[in-house]
Amino acid sequence: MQLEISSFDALLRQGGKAAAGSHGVDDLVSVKLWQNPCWLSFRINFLALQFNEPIYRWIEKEYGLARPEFVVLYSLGLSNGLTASAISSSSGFPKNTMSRAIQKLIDKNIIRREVDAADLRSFVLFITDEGKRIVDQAMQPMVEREKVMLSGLTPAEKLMLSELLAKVVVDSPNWPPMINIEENEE
Amino acid sequence: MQLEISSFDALLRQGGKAAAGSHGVDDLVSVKLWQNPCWLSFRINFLALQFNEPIYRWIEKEYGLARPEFVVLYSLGLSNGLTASAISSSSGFPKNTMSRAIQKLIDKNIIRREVDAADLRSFVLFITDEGKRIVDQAMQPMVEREKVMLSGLTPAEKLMLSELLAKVVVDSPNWPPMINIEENEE
DNA sequence: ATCGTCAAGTTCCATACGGAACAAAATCCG
DNA sequence: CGGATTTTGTTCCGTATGGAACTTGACGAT
Repeated sequence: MQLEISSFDALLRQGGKAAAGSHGVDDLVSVKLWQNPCWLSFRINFLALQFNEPIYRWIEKEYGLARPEFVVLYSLGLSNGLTASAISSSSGFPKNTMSRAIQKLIDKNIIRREVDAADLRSFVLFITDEGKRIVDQAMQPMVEREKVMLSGLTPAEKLMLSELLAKVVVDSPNWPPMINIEENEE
Repeated sequence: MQLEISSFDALLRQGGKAAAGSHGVDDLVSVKLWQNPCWLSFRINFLALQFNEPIYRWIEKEYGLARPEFVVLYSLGLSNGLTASAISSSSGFPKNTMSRAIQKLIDKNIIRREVDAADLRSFVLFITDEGKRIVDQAMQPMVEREKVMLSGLTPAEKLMLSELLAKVVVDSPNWPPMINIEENEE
């Protein structure tokens, strides 16, 4: 049987339904999983929430750092010596939010900054020992949380998921910037 | 060659790196993609952002609906006759935010509500014709955006991604509720 | 019944957020 | 070089946000 476009779309969003009986998952979640034209965005957003909510709640409680602050810290943990705008653009937070977060982190002696000799407008940010200690500690529950979230997949499936997500991310610079659908814009 | 646990983790986050030369993707994004112990959360959050930001910006401009309002509307579009708390729990927005969103939608005649005869505390929400019209219209760019985001994958890969994400979501009720790592909580 | 507990929604309030305007420095270009 | 334009980071300010307290109704146990 040849699949038409529309039935392939239907197949897409039904992906894996057979394998997974609606085990305990909320009713509305079920609907949003299986009867949703936007299957990708729901699944992505749902999973992002399942990770972010507990993790950032815990970080706030444990270290008194709000999400934007921790994003800065985490970014510097991965790549020390970044600039504010680099962090802003890679994380999606607006730059004023980042600016405030950076100020707070400096006050708390978690990061420090130096003027960039090459560009007097911008500052280069460095993580302090205290900051390094915090990221290292916080990494544990984060990695653990991911492990839990993936525990339903086989190793091969995890690898496949990782590859597919990476492929989509890598392709993102090629996406058109969402032009207006409605062409009758006055 | 036998893989140890730690090298499998490394393999996981490197997933698909060989296939994808760092084509145009931002420097820091590259680092967060390939040198990140939390590969899952970054990729998920990044993709969620790539969908949400342009879509909700457009919806706000086009219909004057903020994100929580549209979440309510969209949920009712998928399954009419929901209750506020059902929407709240499936979307992750706190119930007071949903409450306000619902009020605004009622004022705008986009949804309407009836008291639930079975439970006098709760209201059952219904989408109006106007509301239906809006969701139907807004669906187009949303689906289109997903299509764009997936355009780098083959049909087989799309299907695989759909299945894997669904499988993880379906497994979510089994996850432990993120107990405190630090056991020395006084 | 009646008390205690729980669940649905609303309201209050301090705060974080993000758009817009801004200052300062870099860059572009004729 | 010197004026226009872009980029970096900060500040201002109205508004949305979400925690907590609250109201009302359901439910469970004795």
